Amino acid sequence: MQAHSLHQEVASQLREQIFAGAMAPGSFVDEPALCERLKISRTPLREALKVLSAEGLVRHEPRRGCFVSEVSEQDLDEIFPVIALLEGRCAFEAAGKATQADLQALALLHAQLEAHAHAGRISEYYATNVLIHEAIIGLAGNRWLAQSITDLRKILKLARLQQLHAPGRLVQSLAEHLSVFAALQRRDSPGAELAMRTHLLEQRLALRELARQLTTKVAA
Amino acid sequence: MQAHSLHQEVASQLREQIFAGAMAPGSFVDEPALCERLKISRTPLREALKVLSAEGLVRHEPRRGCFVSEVSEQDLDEIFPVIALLEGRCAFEAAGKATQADLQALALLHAQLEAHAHAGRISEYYATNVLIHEAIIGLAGNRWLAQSITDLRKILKLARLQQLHAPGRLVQSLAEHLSVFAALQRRDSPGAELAMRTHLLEQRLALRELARQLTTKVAA
DNA sequence: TGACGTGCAATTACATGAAGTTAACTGAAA
DNA sequence: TTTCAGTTAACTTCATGTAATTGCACGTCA
Repeated sequence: MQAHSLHQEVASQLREQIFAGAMAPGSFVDEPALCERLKISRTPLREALKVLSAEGLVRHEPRRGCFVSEVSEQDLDEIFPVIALLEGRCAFEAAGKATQADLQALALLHAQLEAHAHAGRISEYYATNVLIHEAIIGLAGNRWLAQSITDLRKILKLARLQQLHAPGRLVQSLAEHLSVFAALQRRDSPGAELAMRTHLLEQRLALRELARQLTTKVAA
Repeated sequence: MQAHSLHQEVASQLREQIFAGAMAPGSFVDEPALCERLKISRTPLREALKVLSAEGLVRHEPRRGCFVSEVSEQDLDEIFPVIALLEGRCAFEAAGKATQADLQALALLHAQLEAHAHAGRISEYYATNVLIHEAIIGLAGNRWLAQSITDLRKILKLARLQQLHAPGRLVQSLAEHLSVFAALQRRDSPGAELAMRTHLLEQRLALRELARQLTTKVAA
């Protein structure tokens, strides 16, 4: 027995491929070719594309086909403040709701984060970073708040292909994370909210700076 | 030439039917019967249901079928604070961005809102209320902020079937709206944000009170 | 009398076929 | 040489057929 049907499985695989960059943003989605590669028929593939379209990962032009969505700098300028707002709220709630065990688990994650930052392991740092954000979102205990964040983060994940991480950012990012965590431990809800907002808005600034450097390099 | 394809059209129709209460929350979606009624084949219907499933309006159980989503009191408790946060942010931005023409258009809408409230025209009041909210969201000029709100409001719209409006609420709601508008006119961003948040949280309280009265009535 | 197993019916899910539309390519004319 | 028109080919889209799974009901055995 399979817990979920084929089109859901296909949707997951397509998501992975899009996030991994196997399907470039803006590129056309060739249905017959994908059917061939995934060894499936057109129906489940089309149903999966409907799901991804509703998620915003692909855009659907009637009688034309599907295209992998592109994320502009303006989109990032709009998305980050919203995520900052939402995750800030999560931090606020988490500060009030976290148990001692929750805080200990978070402490462990932050120790790992610190180790990765000092060793310059960027991808491991990023992975732990994601775990911490997810943990705090979970602590807030609001299903719809989490859902909204997940939806927006999917778009961010799509944009992340186009950008590399700034190495110098790691130290600053770590400091911001520790600031959030300190507020959580103090049970300082407003402080945690503010720190989380700052963290995400700073992340946007760092990305924009990186984009600026890249474009000037290309122009030169 | 049709601007959008059949499954999109079907999705719209189903949305309307769900919002209108023609398909009760929790009820089973009979695919063959719907195909008969809408005079279409199963494929576009199934694709439309995938879209609605991604939107959260229907829930999909593999090998069982589709069911119209149910919205619990807990869901409302979770959704309203998030919408309050997001629309509060919209009000904040709108206070800074609105032109004189925008404010005049809003003034007209508020005059209509006031007239409907005093005349006790609940459905007209509700319609104008929606227009005002949409206008303020539009003034914020953030596509993703608007998208997040739209997604959440779809769920609210689904819940609204189960609840009637409290007549006494109109006067209070009107006062809150005027408070938001006054802050917008003063270009008071924090004030507008706070007023909008209050408005939405008060709306939740009113709904909960209504639900409490209904359940005690049923129990009696 | 209760519980478990088997068989049937209904429904979902996937594959394939047919049709319509769009886009691209080729040829001719200006 | 360029542009426009016509034709062709490919791709999306919708319909239908087929297979598989699930739930329910009835019968039988303990």
